[in-house]
Amino acid sequence: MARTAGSSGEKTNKAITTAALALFAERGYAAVSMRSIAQEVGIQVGALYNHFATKQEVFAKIMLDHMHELLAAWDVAIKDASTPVEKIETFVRFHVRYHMTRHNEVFTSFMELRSLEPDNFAKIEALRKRYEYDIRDILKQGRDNGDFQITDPHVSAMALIAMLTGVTTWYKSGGRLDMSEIEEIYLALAMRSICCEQETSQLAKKAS
Amino acid sequence: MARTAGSSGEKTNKAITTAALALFAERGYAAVSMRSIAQEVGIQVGALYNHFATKQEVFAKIMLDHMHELLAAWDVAIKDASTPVEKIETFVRFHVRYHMTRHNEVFTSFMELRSLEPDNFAKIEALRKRYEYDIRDILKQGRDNGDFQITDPHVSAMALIAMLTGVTTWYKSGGRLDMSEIEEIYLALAMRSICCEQETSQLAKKAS
DNA sequence: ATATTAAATGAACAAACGTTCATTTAATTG
DNA sequence: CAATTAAATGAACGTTTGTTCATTTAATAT
Repeated sequence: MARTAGSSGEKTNKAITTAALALFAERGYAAVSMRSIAQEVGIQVGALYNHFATKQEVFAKIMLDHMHELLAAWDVAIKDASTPVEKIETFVRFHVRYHMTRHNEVFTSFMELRSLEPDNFAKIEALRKRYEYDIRDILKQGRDNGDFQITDPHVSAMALIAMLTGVTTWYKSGGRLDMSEIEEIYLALAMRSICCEQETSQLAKKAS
Repeated sequence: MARTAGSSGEKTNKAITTAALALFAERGYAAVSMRSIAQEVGIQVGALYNHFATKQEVFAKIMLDHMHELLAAWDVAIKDASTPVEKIETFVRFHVRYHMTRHNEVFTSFMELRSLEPDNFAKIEALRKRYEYDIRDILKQGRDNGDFQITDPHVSAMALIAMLTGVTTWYKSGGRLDMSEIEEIYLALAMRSICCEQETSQLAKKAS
């Protein structure tokens, strides 16, 4: 056997998804051609098909990987939080920071969901819902034990997520505020919106 | 002179923008072909070019009309509010309701801004900024007179707008909640996030 | 009625699209 | 070194794209 899989193929594979993601984030799925991806990688169009069967497969791979990584990171972040207040603070910090750090992934998964074909859409949507339901459950817990004062956990969860996700529409590194400052501002807005301002610093206290 | 402009042209013109908007909202600008627009209107592709010079012109017209209508409606809505608290309550109600009512327009203008060519983008962006700055200014006023407790009016404005705009991602008429209920839920979240819960009902009191 | 012309048709255009494939290149194994 | 084969090339394919245009249709002003 000669030239076993992964000799240079893995590198190219990664280069393709990276280039494609950057282009999808910039222009949207439909506006990105396979030729433009190939050009960005520095290979010919045909070579793409040694690694992916279709353009949709490239896209689905990116989205699926992203969702799995997001959920894996989320599981790690949330595992030490116990009270609803701790949990929601953890969520806000995690979500804002993740969305600033992984700008291309989250922006694309937010804007280009509809470009997924039904099968792929269903997979991604299921993962996205799992995340949403986690947040909704935390809000429910907090409402039930009196920590949060919210009338509708469903709408509140959607509102909270949308508010934080919005950071992707304007954040650029090197701007007026650094990530920590932005995190704190969003945390204050989020905690107050669900009415538990006085308890915001609970985790901070615990840490100190 | 025979067959003066507007005999049937105005109707077709309107039918084109309506059909195009629905398709843009559903699939995104790049994924919509001129043929699919023509089919939706019930005419041949070529006939579109009696009304618009390019696909981009159809899109720009829709976006520009939308922004002008939004700003005009906003001017009317805000003119009677005087205090920052009244103003921000007016804003929240206006924004949420407008975004539920004009779903296609606002969803498209949010998701497809990048599909505008530079000149058109600049025009739309200028109008969008005017709206954003209005909100930011209200927050500044409220912070300066002690009504709101926010650390950063810029980020707060973006967060607020994103939170409310998010309603377009999940609202469907005929759902569990009607528009008034959703408006109230978002209002409570928004007012609390900037820390003026106790004054939320000021406008309501005034009205009664 | 007739002349005028806005607006529709239907066919055509070049360019760009996703995808395929025979061929060449070059890295690895024996 | 020779054999193997993953991965790249470069040209081609059938479609679809936005746009153009000569022609036809039909509503209106005279």
